[in-house]
Amino acid sequence: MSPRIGKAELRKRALIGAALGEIAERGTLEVTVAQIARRAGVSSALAHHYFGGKDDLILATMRHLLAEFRLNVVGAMHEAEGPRARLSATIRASFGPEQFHHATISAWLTFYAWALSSPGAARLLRIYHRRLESNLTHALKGIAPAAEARRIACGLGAYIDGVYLREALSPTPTDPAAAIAMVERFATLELSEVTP
Amino acid sequence: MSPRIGKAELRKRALIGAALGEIAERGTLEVTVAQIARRAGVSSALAHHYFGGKDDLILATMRHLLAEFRLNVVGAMHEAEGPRARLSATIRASFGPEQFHHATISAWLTFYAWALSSPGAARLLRIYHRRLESNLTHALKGIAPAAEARRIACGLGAYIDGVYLREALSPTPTDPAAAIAMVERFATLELSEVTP
DNA sequence: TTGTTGATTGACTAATCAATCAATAAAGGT
DNA sequence: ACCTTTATTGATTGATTAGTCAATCAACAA
Repeated sequence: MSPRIGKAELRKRALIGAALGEIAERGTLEVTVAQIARRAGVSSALAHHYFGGKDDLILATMRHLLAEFRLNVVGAMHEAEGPRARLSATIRASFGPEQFHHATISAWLTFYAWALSSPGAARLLRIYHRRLESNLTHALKGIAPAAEARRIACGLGAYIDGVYLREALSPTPTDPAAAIAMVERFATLELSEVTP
Repeated sequence: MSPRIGKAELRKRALIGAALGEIAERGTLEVTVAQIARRAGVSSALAHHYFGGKDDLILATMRHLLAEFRLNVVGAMHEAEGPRARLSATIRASFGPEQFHHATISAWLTFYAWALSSPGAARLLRIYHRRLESNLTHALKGIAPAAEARRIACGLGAYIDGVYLREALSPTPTDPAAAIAMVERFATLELSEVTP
């Protein structure tokens, strides 16, 4: 039984994982290719061989996080019946254990900041924002008028980001359930006004 | 009439302003001391002379932003009568024109990210967080039970940060009034439940 | 076996940049 | 005028680091 995935794919995954680890651990994108490569157990030249440059490696790391998040969402969506449940599923997915732990949150924050100076990073984050907001809006349209749905989705998106931001800088880790409860409460309050 | 402020203070202010400008314009803390010094019209050696090192200069820039924000808050607080007005004043101050424009918001985001790796920056942000939350909680305690006040203040703080974060990455600038309306609505919704 | 392709590396390069320092200029007091 | 202190700079250094390249090494097909 030979490995189903090629050696190249294996190495790329290891490098992406190592990049994520270094970035989260050091809390900055100012990590050297050599550090990442060492953590992945290869030479820095190999990282360049597979990814071209440091920026490409970091972009690939962002894409990986994004894909993971997407998986989380579709998984949660699958078992959701009705618009309100789909709304809750989207919120719950945003705080899934895969995303909402310190290392990942730190990485997200560094990526957000990077987006200010990297068009590629900005593009990826815009895609993520659009997707999240689209999910929220779609679910909300089943409960509230379209205009209200869009407004509430915008607020929820900002709130989710805000909770992440606070968590990134908080010395004591927050329980994901508490974060979910905060956002759920906001959604319920907003909806109680538009669906009497 | 000789200048009331010494030459040293003048130069420091120029350097801090230049640092803020460079950081906001480039969207990153990876600006060179030489770039900052050139923008301030002095040599890079002088920046070191006055601030010691690059990190100290950037920390001073953060402190400057923080102090400006504080001024904004006390100013808005001064003309506020009663707890609900104080709550609104705090929110309004958070989105004052001095704070809520693109350059400043970009700088904030880079500082937030820096706090992940710089204890000094983390300390400053914690002070800012505590101050904001304390202001919010204090005002809210005049309207809601203490426990609820703390919970709502926590949510408001996160929401304000989230709105900032969205604005930092948004290609189109948001109207401060719209941001204030979003947060005000959040506060009103929360309060409508605890004060029947 | 042998040749081809891809994997992998150590060594090197070129660029960047924070920080230092010795030297000069300006200011201000006596 | 003289001396002390402070302001200011150009030149330099030492460290770091992304990216390159030619040289091995491993896999594997013919």
